[in-house]
Amino acid sequence: MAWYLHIDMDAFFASVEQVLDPSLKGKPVIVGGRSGRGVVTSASYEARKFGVHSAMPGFQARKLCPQGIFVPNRRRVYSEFSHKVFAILEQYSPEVHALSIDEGLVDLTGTDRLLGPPLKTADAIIRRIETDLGLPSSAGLSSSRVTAKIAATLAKPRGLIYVPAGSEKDFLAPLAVEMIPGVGPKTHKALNQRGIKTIEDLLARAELAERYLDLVESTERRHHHDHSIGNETTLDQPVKEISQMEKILWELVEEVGGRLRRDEFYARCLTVKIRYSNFQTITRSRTLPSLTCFDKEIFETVSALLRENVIRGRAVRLLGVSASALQSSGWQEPLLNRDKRKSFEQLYKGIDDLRRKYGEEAIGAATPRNRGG
DNA sequence: TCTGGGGTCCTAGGACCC
DNA sequence: TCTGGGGTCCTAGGACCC
Repeated sequence: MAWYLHIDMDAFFASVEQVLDPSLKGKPVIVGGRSGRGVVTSASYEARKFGVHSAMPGFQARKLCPQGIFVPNRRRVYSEFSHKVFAILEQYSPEVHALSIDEGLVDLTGTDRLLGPPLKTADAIIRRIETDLGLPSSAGLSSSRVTAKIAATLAKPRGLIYVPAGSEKDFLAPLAVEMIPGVGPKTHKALNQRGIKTIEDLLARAELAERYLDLVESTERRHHHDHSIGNETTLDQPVKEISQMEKILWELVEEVGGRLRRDEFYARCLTVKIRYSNFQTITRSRTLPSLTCFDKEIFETVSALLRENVIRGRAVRLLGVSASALQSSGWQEPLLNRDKRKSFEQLYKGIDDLRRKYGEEAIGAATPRNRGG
C-alpha cells in the first residue's frame, strides 16, 4: 500500500517573518503589497480574518486591514527556510518531492517497519517542523497524491487529515470541483455550466472525470521536463519610448544572464514579454542558432524582438525576458572555440563576482542600463 | 489606486521532412 | 492528375499554481 504525505506550510512567508521578529506573533502580518502596484504574497491568519489574502492588490489590503503590518518580500530568506523544511522531510523518507517553495510530497510507502505507522510519522513530521523551525504547517495523508494534497488544503491551518485506504471516494465525493488542483476559475465555470458542482457530479460523468482526474494525476507525473529562467517587472509608470524600454530590458537581461551563469545553463530560446497598459499581453520568442548565457547576446535578441513587435505609441506597463530550452553547461559542447569561450566566461564571472560583492550598481557594460539616467 | 513575479504545462497551427 | 499521413520543431497564447 502506497502512502503519500502532502505537507503545506501555513501562511509561509508571513510565518517566517513572525519567526524572525517575534514581536509580530499574533499580529496581522502582510507580506508584499507595499508599493503602488504591488500585491500581497502572503498574509498571516490574523490578517486573513479581515479578508486579506495573497494576490490581493496592496491598496485593497490596506483598506480592509489598516492596522496590518506590511513587510517587504524577502524571497531569499524564505528560500533558506524552505531548504530547512525539506531537510527535515528528507530525514523521514528518501522520496521527497519539492512541489513549490512551501509544499512538499513525502512518500512514506514502506517506511512503517522503520518509523511506525504513517499516521504517526505524519504527526511527528509536522511537530518537528514546528519545534525546530517555529513554523506551522498542515498535512494530508492518503494512498493517492491528489487526495493527500486536497486533504492538506482542507486541514489548514495547523491540521492533519488522514484518508484511510478505501475511503478516498467517500472523502472526495462531496467536495467542490474547484478543490481539484488544476481546476481554476475557467474550468470551474465551464463545469458549473454543465451542472457539475461537486466531485461526485464529476465522477458521475465518466468521460469528464477521466479527463480531469487524469489531468490531475499527470500533474504529479510530469516533473520539470523543461525548465526556464525569467525576470519581469511592472513599471512604475507606463512607458512609450523604445529607448526607455531598452534600458529596462537591459536590467532584466543582466538578471537572467547572471542566473544562467550561476546555475550553469545555456539557453537556446529567448522570449520577450510585453504587457500594454490595457493588460493585453504578448510574448515573442526566438530560437537561437547557438546556445548562449551572455548578457550582450541575450540583449541583442530580445531587443530585436521588442523593436520588431512592440506597437509604437502604445503605453507599456510590463516588460519581461525569459530564457528556455536550457542545457546544462556541464556537458555542453563548446559553442565558441575553446579559448574564446574561456575568456568570455572569465570576463562574465569577474563581472558577476563584482556585482555580488559591491551590489548591482558596481559595474555596468557598454549598453544602456541606468534607468532614468 | 484595478490586476506581481516566479514558473509549468497544454494546445494548435504552420513549416518542414520522409 | 490535386491533396496521404506521420513525425518533429517552432511559435503564441492561455490556464493554472504558489
